Amino acid sequence: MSVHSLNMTLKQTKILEAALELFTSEGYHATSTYKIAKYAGVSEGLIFRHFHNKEGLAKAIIKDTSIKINKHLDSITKEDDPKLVLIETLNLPFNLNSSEIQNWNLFFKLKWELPDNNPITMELIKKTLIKAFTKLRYKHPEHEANLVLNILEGILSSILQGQDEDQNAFNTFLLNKYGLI
Amino acid sequence: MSVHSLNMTLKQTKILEAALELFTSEGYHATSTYKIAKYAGVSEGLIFRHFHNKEGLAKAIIKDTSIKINKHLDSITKEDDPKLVLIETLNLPFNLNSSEIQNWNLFFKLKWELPDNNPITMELIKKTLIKAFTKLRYKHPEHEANLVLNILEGILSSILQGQDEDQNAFNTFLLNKYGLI
Amino acid sequence: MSVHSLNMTLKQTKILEAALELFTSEGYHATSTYKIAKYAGVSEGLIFRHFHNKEGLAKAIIKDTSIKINKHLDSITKEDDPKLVLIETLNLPFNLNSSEIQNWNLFFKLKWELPDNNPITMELIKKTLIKAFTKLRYKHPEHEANLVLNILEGILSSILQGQDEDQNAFNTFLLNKYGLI
Amino acid sequence: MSVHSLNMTLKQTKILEAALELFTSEGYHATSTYKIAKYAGVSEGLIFRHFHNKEGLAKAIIKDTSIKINKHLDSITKEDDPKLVLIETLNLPFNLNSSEIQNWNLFFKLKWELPDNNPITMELIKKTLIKAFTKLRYKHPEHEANLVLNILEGILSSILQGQDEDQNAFNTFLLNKYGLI
DNA sequence: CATGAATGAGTCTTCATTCAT
DNA sequence: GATGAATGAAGACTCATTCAT
Repeated sequence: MSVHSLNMTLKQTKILEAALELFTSEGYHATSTYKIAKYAGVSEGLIFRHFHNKEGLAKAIIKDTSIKINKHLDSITKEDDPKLVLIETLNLPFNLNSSEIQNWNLFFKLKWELPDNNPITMELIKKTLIKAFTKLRYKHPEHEANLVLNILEGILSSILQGQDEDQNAFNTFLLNKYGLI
Repeated sequence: MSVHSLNMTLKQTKILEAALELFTSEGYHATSTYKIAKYAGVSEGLIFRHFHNKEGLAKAIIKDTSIKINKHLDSITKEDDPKLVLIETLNLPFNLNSSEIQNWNLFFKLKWELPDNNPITMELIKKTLIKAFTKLRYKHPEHEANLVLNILEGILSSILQGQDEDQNAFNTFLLNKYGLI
Repeated sequence: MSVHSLNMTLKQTKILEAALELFTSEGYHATSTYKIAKYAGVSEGLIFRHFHNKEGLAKAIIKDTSIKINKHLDSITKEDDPKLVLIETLNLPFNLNSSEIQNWNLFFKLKWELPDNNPITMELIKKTLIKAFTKLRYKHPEHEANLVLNILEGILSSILQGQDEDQNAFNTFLLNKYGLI
Repeated sequence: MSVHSLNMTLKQTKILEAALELFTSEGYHATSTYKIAKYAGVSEGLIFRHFHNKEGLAKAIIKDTSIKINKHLDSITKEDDPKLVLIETLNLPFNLNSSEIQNWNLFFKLKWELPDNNPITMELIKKTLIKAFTKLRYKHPEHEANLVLNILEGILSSILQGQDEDQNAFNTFLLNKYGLI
């Protein structure tokens, strides 16, 4: 199931899982390698043998999360039908399972806590949206793409921060707005 | 100019300014009280005399920033004309001076790094938007308000993170979209 | 009522009372001048204006307590009848009021925490006991005096530490042992 | 020789020895973890790795000392002959080697400085004394035991505090008093 | 591969004390 | 006499990291 199963030892995976969990819930700086080791059931030294230092661990996790998020976006970025692209994009924040929630949470946390180490970008989805809006003959496809992206991040953010709106109704409202239902 | 001029000593203000600056640029956990004291030109102990502990300092800053942001939003929330409300809201992220940039930056940083200590809310502006959309006879004023809020936060976020779009063009595009120009 | 009423200001007295209370309950090192000032309702600086430093404050309190304890022992040391001397000595730990308990507590606390600064001695009562045992024609008046002193300190200590024996019965037992009832 | 040789590393033992020495001579609050580390030839952090915090270190030492004191009392508490029990009890404070002096000193110091953390009790010896006095057909074995305990603590205290009596003579006097020589 | 003892620099915080007002 | 702002040194404790085993 895990991404790390290839040439990783069990303990290496355990460390990554623990760090992912803790970085996500507490943030990077508030999570000590000691805590990670305890949580992973592993000696602290092992973290450094495998990932060289704390930053290395962070990078490994960011890479993983980046892959997972991109995989999550696959159904959008590999879609040809422009309407479906839009529908899937606007549905995305309302259908998150717990693992996806974690990934996005980490994405936002690190974006603000470690602005320099942020290789997780939304470039691919942006291009997909531009293409879709172009096909749909919108006048300003790039601005439209930007707008949807901003909406997407805004909604994701408010959902992750626990704003308790009626999400389903808002989802419907959005699809309506873009004439998709 | 500063909010703190009332009962505060010069050094107290210096501490708040230093902490604001450093929390904003590096984040809460990455900023040590030692760094703050050095930056403020003050003994470290003084921080604790005045703010009890690091968290107390953070709370003081959050409170200040909250006030400043609300003041920043005043021109929107005190506006009666619904069209002007919308215009001002959609213009807001594109006309930030450096102090406002700092305030919003802190807002986002702490929102993700200290999720529990986040009294800065957008409730007031939401209500204002709902009222505006109601006056303008939109069918779903609350959803519309939510949408604008999400757009607002999305744009603010991407501007603060340094995404280098053509901001002016995007601003115009948005106003057009809502039929405001 | 207080010993300090002569040429002391109200606040000076407040400080001494606070320090006595806190030194007694928490010990010397565990009591900060900050705590004392707060407890006394006084500025911290005032402690140093009146007592020069923390040690000076301790000395003032030790002196006071020494006087109070000696006053407490007066009824013994000024007694002529040797039997009454013994009776009063053996009764002493069983009839303490709250202020006397505090004084003895401080006596023991400081005796072990600040062994060098301990001018509160039991010399006078020892001499009184020797005189009494001499009058009563005991063979080894000095050893007898020592023994009673040890018993006295032992009982005081166990009472202050909260050993919950039947104190009355033990008191009677002791008086009996010395043929005093 | 030391109690700690089992699962403990050399440095762990060194820390305990240093802390024992310093707590005994200066008291708990007057001894900083920095001082302990220096004295033990060890990094300060190591204290916390092994004992969690300063209180944990104190508890470890109290436990050790408790064991040592109980061992010291073994010759009394495991004695059957009631006369020998009394003799050994009354001799105890007059035959202390330097290590025993240290243990008792710590016992008294912490009893007054950390009243809550005091698991070193004299319960066992009290029971032994009650049994002895019962066998010797004293009327009030429990009170007699209490009395001897008070005497014992009184003498220990005055010896540790450096009262310079003729200890041998006093020892003889006591044994005589109880008809043991 | 894995552990856990060990470290030194750093973190937050408290302390006794000073001093201008 | 009295305050309260201010300090520098020291306090307990945590951190990322190293290394022998």
